[in-house]
Amino acid sequence: MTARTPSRTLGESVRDIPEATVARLPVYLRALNTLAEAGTRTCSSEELATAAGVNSAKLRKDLSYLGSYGTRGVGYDVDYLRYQIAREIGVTQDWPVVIVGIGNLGHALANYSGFRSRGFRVVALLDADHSRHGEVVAGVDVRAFDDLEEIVSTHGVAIGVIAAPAAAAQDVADRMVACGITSILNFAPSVISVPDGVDVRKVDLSIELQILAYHEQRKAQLS
Amino acid sequence: MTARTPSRTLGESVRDIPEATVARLPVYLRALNTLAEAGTRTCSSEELATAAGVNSAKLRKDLSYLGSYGTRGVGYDVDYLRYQIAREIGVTQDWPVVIVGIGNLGHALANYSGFRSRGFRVVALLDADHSRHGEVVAGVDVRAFDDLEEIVSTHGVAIGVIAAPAAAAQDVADRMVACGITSILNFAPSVISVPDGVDVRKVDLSIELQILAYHEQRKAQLS
DNA sequence: AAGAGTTTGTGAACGGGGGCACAAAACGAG
DNA sequence: CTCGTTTTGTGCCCCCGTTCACAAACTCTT
Repeated sequence: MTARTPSRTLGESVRDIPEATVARLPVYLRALNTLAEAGTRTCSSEELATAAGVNSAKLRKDLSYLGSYGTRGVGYDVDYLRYQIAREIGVTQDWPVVIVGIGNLGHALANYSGFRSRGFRVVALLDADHSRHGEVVAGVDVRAFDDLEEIVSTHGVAIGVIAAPAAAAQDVADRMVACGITSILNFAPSVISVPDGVDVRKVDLSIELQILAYHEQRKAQLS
Repeated sequence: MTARTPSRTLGESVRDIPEATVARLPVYLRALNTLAEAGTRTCSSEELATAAGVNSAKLRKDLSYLGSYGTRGVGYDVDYLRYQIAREIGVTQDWPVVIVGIGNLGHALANYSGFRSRGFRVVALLDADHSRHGEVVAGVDVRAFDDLEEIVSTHGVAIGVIAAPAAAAQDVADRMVACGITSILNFAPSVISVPDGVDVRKVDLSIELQILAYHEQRKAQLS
């Protein structure tokens, strides 16, 4: 669902992990965290797979892309594997993030505790609406959209979140890219285009519901 | 990403559309709406594909699963195609929806205009917190979680949205299923298990960011 | 030390989806 | 009516991802 594959230029010494696997690693990480909190020291691929809601063969193959971190006949060491996955997807570091658009969704995102606990730190909330500047939401300063460049360079921001209306999304994205942001999470219901080398992921709430509606309708037709 | 393929029992007279195509139909629909608003009466697969951010061959193949709604040498009639897609995914009907969990996310969802405009009507916001019952958020009554069954049967709700904390998610899902809900959109960061015949889709905000972080980290490693 | 029992890691087969490229169909000009 | 132009619908091939099934590796018991 990522807009483009990262334009690998040269070198290519880095092991590359299939996109589908990358998307599941965070799920495994969460399952491992839950197991660790419950005091589990070791787990089999079967247990972890169940906790993550996937097939155990798939889990093992996924993990095998990272290396051989399990022990045959025994299973995986929860803490060790947890660390390895976290390191691989980069959540051991600190990722400064800016959110643009302080509507209901922007609010919800700023307040979302799941970000902070995974190494994402919201450094600013930007909005075009001047009347809200200076406000503090969830401990984060609301700033002018024009401050984007300064904020990005000051904090070394690489990831931007678009929670603005669809009409503004492309503009916001262009500005982000111009400031040096190279990864964008887009919640606006519109297609945005970006140059090569910039990753875009899109989350569309109403599309998810429409997909459910399609299947729901089919279920109804069968009877 | 849907948890299970709908357990087709017998009959099977209904054309079945690949899952990947179903996920893109709402995107096409939105692009068509935009074109219609701009006064466009007809469009080629190339134009529509660009607007939707996909390859034109893929677009044509996707549309061909619905039937032959285009005219060779001319293109597609915007209004006609719009209606056909809307009918196929079921957004010409009215879909009553309940949202459970009235935190920041529940608020944002209740206020989201994109639902209403696509045939989804939020009939109730449920929360375990008694102090909030009777409140009205975005024109929707906040009710007790125990009212779920009554609300579902009164309004004929088939789709439920979970915006509750992870710890409560499985419980909420079980109750939903018990009340007859057969499609669930889960925003809680946890794996929920449901019986066959119930569709679950999952949206996890922090997972999307983690996937971006992985690619961001790799970009950094190349230099 | 050897055999029975577990569990990982992976080769191989399979299925779905993406994209190219072309035939079929419609339209317009002359 | 015929020819050239445009654009759809789709057959074909390829690649990615999923799953099965098994050999390799480790533990434990006797």
